[in-house]
Amino acid sequence: MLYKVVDGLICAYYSVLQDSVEEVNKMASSSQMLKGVLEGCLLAVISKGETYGYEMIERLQNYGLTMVSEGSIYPVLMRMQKEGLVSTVMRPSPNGPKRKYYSLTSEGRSDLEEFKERWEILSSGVNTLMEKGKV
Amino acid sequence: MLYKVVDGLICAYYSVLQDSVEEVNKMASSSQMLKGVLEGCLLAVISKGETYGYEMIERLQNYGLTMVSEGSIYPVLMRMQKEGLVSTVMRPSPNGPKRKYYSLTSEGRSDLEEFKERWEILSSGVNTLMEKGKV
DNA sequence: GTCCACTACTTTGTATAGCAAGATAGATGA
DNA sequence: TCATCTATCTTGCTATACAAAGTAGTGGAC
Repeated sequence: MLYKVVDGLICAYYSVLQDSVEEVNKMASSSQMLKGVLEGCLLAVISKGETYGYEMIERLQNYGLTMVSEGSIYPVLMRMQKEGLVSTVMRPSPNGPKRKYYSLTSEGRSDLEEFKERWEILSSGVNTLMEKGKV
Repeated sequence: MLYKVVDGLICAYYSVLQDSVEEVNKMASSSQMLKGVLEGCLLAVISKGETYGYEMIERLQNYGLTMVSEGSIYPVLMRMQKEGLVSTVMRPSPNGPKRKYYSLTSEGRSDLEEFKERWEILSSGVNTLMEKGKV
């Protein structure tokens, strides 16, 4: 019961201290890590050089992430664009319709760094969990 | 357009060949990996010895997975129980209400093994993606 | 010259995962 | 008896991942 109250106080604290909203988001996204791996991967791929969606799928599949498909990444890319993590340019393709090239904004780059840290924590945690259980 | 047809054929193929349903599920769960890390972690924790929910949270936090909370794991545990991955026993606690102890069924053990394989693929993929990007 | 196939992006609809918040309840000590 | 700790379950929301289908430009085959 007490910790509920403490939670409440913390919430109130955060909602008053506007500056801390970032902190809250960071915590939220940290627990969201279990889901949001795809976003981090896309940031990483784009960080290696301007690309477009259709190519990213191939790239990811080359990295062994074969489960990724168009229906997954395009919505994520649009969300990232809306959040200002990437900037886009349309350019004609030599063989097909126009391509939408993505590159990271500075905000996108710092987001990628944060993601790397969180990924490091998560993956090393899960790895030790799995290894020790080899029996 | 053609690949739509091919998709259709593959779907039909699978729906006819009942034995292949497992394959479909495996593929589905493989793409679900991005989400379902928590389930794998719980399976791993339980595999190390019978425990109860409240304790699992502490265990996971010891592994650095600090983002896990009660509201997250109890629904997952119940789902796993419903799917027959774990069996449960209620036993009194020395200091508090009864505890619900979980242990893996054989199905749960094989699910854990599958999860380990998929985790290996995912994490090594993401790791190389992140490492090469260190610039 | 009109199909077909390939490249490429977008939209829609759905299932469900993760989680905060709170309800419930046994045990214990002040 | 009241507060606190342990412990589980439930409710309700948000957003993720995804399949499926829609749109559209290009080029080759016939």
